[in-house]
Amino acid sequence: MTNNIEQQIRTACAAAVKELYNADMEAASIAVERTNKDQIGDYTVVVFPLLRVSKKKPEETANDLGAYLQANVPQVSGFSVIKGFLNLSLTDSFWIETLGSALHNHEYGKGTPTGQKITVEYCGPNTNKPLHLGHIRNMLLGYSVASILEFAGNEVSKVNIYNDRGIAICKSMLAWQQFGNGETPESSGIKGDHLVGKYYVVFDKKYKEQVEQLKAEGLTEDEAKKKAPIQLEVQAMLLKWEAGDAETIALWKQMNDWVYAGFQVTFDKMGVDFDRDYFESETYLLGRDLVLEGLASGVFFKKEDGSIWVDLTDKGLDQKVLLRSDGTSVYLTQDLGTADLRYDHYHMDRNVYVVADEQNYHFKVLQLTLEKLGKPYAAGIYHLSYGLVELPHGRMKSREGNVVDADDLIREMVAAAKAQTLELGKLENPESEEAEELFRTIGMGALKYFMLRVDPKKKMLFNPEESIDLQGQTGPFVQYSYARIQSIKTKVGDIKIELPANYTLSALEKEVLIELYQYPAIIQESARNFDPSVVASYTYNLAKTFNKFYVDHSIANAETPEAKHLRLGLADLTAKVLAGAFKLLGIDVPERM
RNA sequence: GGUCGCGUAGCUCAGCUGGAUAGAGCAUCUGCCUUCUAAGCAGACGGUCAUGGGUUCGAAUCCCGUCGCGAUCACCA
Repeated sequence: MTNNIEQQIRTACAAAVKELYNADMEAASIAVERTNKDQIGDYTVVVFPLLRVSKKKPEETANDLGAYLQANVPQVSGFSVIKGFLNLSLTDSFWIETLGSALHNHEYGKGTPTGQKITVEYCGPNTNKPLHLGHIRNMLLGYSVASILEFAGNEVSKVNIYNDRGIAICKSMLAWQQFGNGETPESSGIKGDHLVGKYYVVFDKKYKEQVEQLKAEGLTEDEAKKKAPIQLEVQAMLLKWEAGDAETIALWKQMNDWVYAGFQVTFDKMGVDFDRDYFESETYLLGRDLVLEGLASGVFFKKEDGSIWVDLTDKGLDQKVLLRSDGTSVYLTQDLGTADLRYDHYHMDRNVYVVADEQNYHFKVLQLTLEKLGKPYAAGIYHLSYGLVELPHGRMKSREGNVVDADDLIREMVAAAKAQTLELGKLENPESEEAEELFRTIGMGALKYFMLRVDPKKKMLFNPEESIDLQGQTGPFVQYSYARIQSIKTKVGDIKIELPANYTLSALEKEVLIELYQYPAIIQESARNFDPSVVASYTYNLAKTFNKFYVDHSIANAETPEAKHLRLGLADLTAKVLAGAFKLLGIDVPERM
């Protein structure tokens, strides 16, 4: 299934135009698409664009072209013309050969090496609180986009960036120091990231109390916010951190280590991983050096107060600060440093950032600023900008307390999968470790598919109360289709599939074949657009098509040995493609369910 | 206000590099388990593709305007 029949048809059409009408037409400009399912045929050529050169009516043109293709393209067995649409039928032997070669290919769908090196940065958590629903979408997108890019033929590295410094983590540190009584993950049994998050909330609570107190004493809101004792203390702590105060650094390290241990548990449950970690505490100084270099070379400029800026007004953007007047770094400074360090590490052609679309402006600025610095990798930056996950009551914002915790959600999904599975009552040993594994597979499959099936750039709605369906267009639907095929295979036993040389395909058999044939193109499309939803939709379509075939045709007890072998081959390839595609989405498939 | 994005069935989403009567799932209703797993299959119901114009043989898809929703325009990250 490597040489693409659609491409062959296009090329032949171009040749036909040359021969029949003595005109030149680019093969790529000819519209070849799959025939509508209520028409006879496999592929359709839209002939309207050719009328300009044929100077004939649509039907005549289509007939000319159809006759030419039938005579010159061996795979074309016949054609029919409806209005300006030329519907081509391909020979059954073409489809069967195509199935045979795909079955022999152990990595069917894998792209040829592109030589491109790509880094994918995703997750990017702050180290002052646990992961939430937004991180889940981010992690799923990042992990699957990386997998898809790699399968499409690129050399891919996954990286994470920890926002491990700044005022936020100091808030947790301070609150723990003052109110924690030495509580640790071990002493409390609380997961490290949740423990640190707990003190972040404590800080906020105390801060608000103090502000109210000061307001009661007659201060204005703004004054109260500035003068709250705990606020002054946290600012002092940040300065001590920046100055490298040993005690502060030790506390910072301890609390961050708790968070990393906690995150790792969540990463494992999510099934995501990283080839390398970056820490802003290690890159913000590199960024500062870059800014100073830029200032020295005249790319940036300094204002009277000492702050350093980049002027992007020539690009339709604003002036942006790169270093504060006190010489400290801003968000952008760190990202400059991280980008530069990453290029040292990888020399990548593309640097993909999986970050929510609220930061579109930031990434434009980052890219243009690196461009101004003359960095060769600036052009390779791609911001995979995804929409926020909204809850029924509106947008998710942690400071409004309307947060869905990642660990909670994972637990609930697995519990929902368990309840549903037990209700169906198909399990032999509901208490076994194998059963628990199955609940995890189904629950995570439902969650991951739910989030990956929508176009990344669109915001999406998540309704935790209604939970997530396990029927219909869902992960478990695809998993179930896979499990049924595995069941047939164990029933039939280990027989060598020999595809028949002469066989007349049924309509449903052919539908499955055509669907399977799309897979390599789907991978390329998904990679080109950095869009896992392309693969997700495809798996559903394939499973759906296969299920139709499955209920209508007997496989193990097929009417003839030829039919049995062909259908086993079809089932086998379908299972391989479903499992392979799901792997790219980070979703497991169960052998039984 | 400037910039960017979005608006398709009651709900959640496909389709958007222009092509045939706009597709799924959920929900509601109706059938199908003595033959490979019914987490399935078949069917019914449901749409002025926000709106007005334009380009085209042809527009949900491209262009312009309008309305609605969101993000962003911090010496926050």
